[in-house]
Amino acid sequence: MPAALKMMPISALDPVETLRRVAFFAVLPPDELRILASHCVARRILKDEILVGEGDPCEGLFVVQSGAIKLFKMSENGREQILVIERAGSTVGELSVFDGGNFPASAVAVEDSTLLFLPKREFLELCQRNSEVAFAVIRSLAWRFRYLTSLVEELSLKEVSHRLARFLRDRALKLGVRTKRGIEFPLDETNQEIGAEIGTVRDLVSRNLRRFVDRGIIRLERRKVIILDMAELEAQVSGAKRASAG
Amino acid sequence: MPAALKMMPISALDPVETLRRVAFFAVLPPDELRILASHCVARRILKDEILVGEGDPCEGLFVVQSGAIKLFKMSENGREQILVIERAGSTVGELSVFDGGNFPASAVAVEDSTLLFLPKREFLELCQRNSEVAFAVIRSLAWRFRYLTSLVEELSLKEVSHRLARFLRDRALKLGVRTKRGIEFPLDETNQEIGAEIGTVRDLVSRNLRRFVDRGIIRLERRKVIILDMAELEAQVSGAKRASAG
DNA sequence: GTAGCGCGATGACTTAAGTCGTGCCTTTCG
DNA sequence: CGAAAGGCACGACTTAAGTCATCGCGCTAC
Repeated sequence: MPAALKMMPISALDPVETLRRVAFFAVLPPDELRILASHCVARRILKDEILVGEGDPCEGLFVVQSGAIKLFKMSENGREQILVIERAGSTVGELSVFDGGNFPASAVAVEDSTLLFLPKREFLELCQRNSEVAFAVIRSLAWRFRYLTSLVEELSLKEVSHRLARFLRDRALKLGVRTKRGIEFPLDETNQEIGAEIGTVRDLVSRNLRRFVDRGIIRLERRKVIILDMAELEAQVSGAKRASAG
Repeated sequence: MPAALKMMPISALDPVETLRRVAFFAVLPPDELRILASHCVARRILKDEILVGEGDPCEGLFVVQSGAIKLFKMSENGREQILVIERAGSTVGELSVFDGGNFPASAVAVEDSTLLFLPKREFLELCQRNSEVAFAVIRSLAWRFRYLTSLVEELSLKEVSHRLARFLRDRALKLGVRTKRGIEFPLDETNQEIGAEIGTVRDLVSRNLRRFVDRGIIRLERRKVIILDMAELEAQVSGAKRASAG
């Protein structure tokens, strides 16, 4: 798809508004936000374009204004593991800004996106001046930390089918709408992308989705999922690695 | 071993000295440290005793004074994944103190240990008062974050043998001494524990260690490892999941 | 229209990972 | 000293995970 042609009204991309949506800038008064915005550089990035590579030095913080940026690790074989996908209101790189290290993972746009770049210096200065912001940054790091912890738990202690069940449930909770047929939600990513998120390959995603269909847990349509038996899906989520097969 | 009987001189466990060893308290002047220490409660905990359970509410920060505390997740089947092992100078629980949530993992002593408990209120107050401390806390969170990220990478993209190789290399770098036979270091944990650290079961640790021995990469003695071919071990570390078998 | 391409589906196969049972060795303790 | 426990070794087996090749659909481009 010629993504570059999908123009959006510039007026909708007010930098100050974008910054206000970030958890740790939300506390700032309007004039502080304006000053902050004046230090930002807008950047547009197309789908599949690289924002930063793993190991790149970090010069500042990226704020996602629109679109979506995936952070991931990649093996030599080309297999990838997505750590997180950041959308509007989230940021990329604050970790490296603080500890002065390089980026621990690569970042690529999964949709056409717009970003604001805030240089290291300004961000750090703000955190030093305003302890409320510093605290909010810590809280946001804590959130990610919990997420990564549960990812480790899943990868180590759960099977592919359980991880896929969790993925579907999370989607259902976030995007699902109750209809007479069940809980419906769109599923736009390819099996490949789902695999990269839950830590496996596209084949296994396909096979396990089919297994769920066969067991009457879900139904698949064009690019849509309908959850028929949420209770059973939840049961799948909490499963663990073999032993005591039930 | 009747661990409780291994007494150590109380004088060696000066709270102020303990706090000074913590990265984010090191910057404080002696009198501040003394005040901080006066708010701390000492706690002794034996090997295999539980410090906190996953999901427990967090009332404050634990500073490890001596011994070692493992943070881990456990599956229903009893299989465990260690997230990190904290030793003297490290802390447990600062994440939960900041975001007000419960403990994301369980904590158990792997050796007889002594701790200082610093109530939530005092720690948060200090961070608010002293932005230098707050920054140091963020840096320390960043360090853990990078570690967790690489753990995810390993679990998702690498095989057991590569994870074990990495484990051995890290030990060699930290504890190894050059001798005429190679790089030697003690290996006190059981295969079970090693498995929990690198994300597998004891059988596979045993099998893969043997494979390294057969290939002349390492040698095993009583509770000791001798690395014979460090280059080959390093090569193993950077391997990825199958494909292009060489 | 149709040729090409990306993606999903699927069956057959390979292999790493994990399970199980047994036997041995070392350490601990009565 | 001898028994019991805990941990290691190892061979045989099972299974989830991953690989490979093929087919077919639906979209896009020319």
